[in-house]
Amino acid sequence: MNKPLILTVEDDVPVRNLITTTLKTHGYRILLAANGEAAILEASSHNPDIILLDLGLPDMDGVEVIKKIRTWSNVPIIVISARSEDADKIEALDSGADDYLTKPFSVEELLARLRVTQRRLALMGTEAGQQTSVFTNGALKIDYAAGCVYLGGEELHLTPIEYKLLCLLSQNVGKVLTHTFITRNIWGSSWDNDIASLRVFMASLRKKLEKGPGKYQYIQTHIGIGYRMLRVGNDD
Amino acid sequence: MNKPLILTVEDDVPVRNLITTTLKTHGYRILLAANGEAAILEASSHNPDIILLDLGLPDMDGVEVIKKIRTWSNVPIIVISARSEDADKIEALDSGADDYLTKPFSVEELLARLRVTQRRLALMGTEAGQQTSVFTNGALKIDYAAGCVYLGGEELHLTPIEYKLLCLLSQNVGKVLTHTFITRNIWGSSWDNDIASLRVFMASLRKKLEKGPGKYQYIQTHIGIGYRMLRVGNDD
DNA sequence: TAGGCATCTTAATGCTGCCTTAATTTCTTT
DNA sequence: AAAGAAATTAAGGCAGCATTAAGATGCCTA
Repeated sequence: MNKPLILTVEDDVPVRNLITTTLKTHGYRILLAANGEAAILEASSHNPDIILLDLGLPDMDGVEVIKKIRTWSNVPIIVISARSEDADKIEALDSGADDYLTKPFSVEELLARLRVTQRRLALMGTEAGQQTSVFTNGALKIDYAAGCVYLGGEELHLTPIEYKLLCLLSQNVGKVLTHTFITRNIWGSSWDNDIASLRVFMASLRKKLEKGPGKYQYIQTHIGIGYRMLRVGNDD
Repeated sequence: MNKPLILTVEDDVPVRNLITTTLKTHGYRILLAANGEAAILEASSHNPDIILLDLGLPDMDGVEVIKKIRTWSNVPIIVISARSEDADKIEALDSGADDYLTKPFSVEELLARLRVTQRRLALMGTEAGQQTSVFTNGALKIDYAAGCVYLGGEELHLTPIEYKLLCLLSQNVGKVLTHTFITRNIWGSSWDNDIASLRVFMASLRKKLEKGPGKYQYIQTHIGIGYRMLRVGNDD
């Protein structure tokens, strides 16, 4: 996950400043809202990762804000409130809040609770999203997550540079990639002119990937320009 | 979801009775454990939907129970504790707890927090954290709950780091794990560049796990990248 | 408190395999 | 047919790896 975006809903300026500076120094991005209406607007327009909501807002009941947001979003909502009675907590939690902190709260605890929420988001992401991140092209299969390459069921053993090269080509199927584009992506932007090495790696990659010398179905060479991976049929 | 199964870990009898009767009248099914060891055993054998954990256990630190369970499961853990200091909360939450209630707590609040957890479980789809606590791969068997490793019936004695290393690899079977990924997971993100140590531990782990030098069927090395555990056949 | 055991760390050695360069062959274009 | 571009092959150097051993640290026991 990138830097998580947190919507902070708080009208009390000192508390708000404390929260925002703390969160910023811990690598979060911040959105601000000082009342319920603004909170709903921000939440709907910017899709924050987590919402930090003070229940004591000037314009409307915080619980109403929760209910409103819950009509379209399951974003985690952590409530901060001055009221510590059970009835308040229960109402907020049952209305859709995920956690409830009572003022005065410790900044460290808030950070810990945020980490818990993030951890859970990460879990949901990997399981719900089921990011297979597998590339298939004819008999060729690349599992980016596992770092493995298969050709017709058999696993190919590629050296690091060969693997990078193949990834680069596969992620731009159909596009012609220039020599310098490839070398810069593999080596960094310093070398530039070492097309000779590139040719050697291309040869060894093709040796493992293609059927015979001269019969290239996956990687095509464009003279004077560079290379390109082709989409191939489903044959094996 | 059917009636949720809740593992209650509490050694204080009156509190335990209060909780169990309350939960039962609210439609939950209950598992009980009065100490850490029993808790781990129950958690690993019955796959509860939620765990209610009192940190003050007679036999071991509650945080250790959390860490142990987290080695194989993502089941929601709600902590109940008499200690209300920030440091305790943070330690528990960062160790893998999902929520933290301080005694004396209101039964109503506990029920509300349980409802929040259930709501979230329903969101995540069924059985989010359900993993077996025993990993098998060929002749290799790892019992995460017990912390034991077997190779063809024989128990292996692994040092803590060797064990962590093996767990990390086994939980990502088939994936290539980079050096830095491994070192960060084992030592934390501070060291980073100590690949030398990693190699030594890998050697000693292989010495215990693999047949002979050079004949590696479980752990494969990817030069310039890292290591990976392979799925092996059932033969031995 | 001191000694011993187990584990961790660091350093050193030999070795495998990857990268690079260069030279030769094949292909393409004019 | 000749020249340039690309493919291929081979060989030397070197980075990364496995393995061993010795020193450092911490923990348990007597």
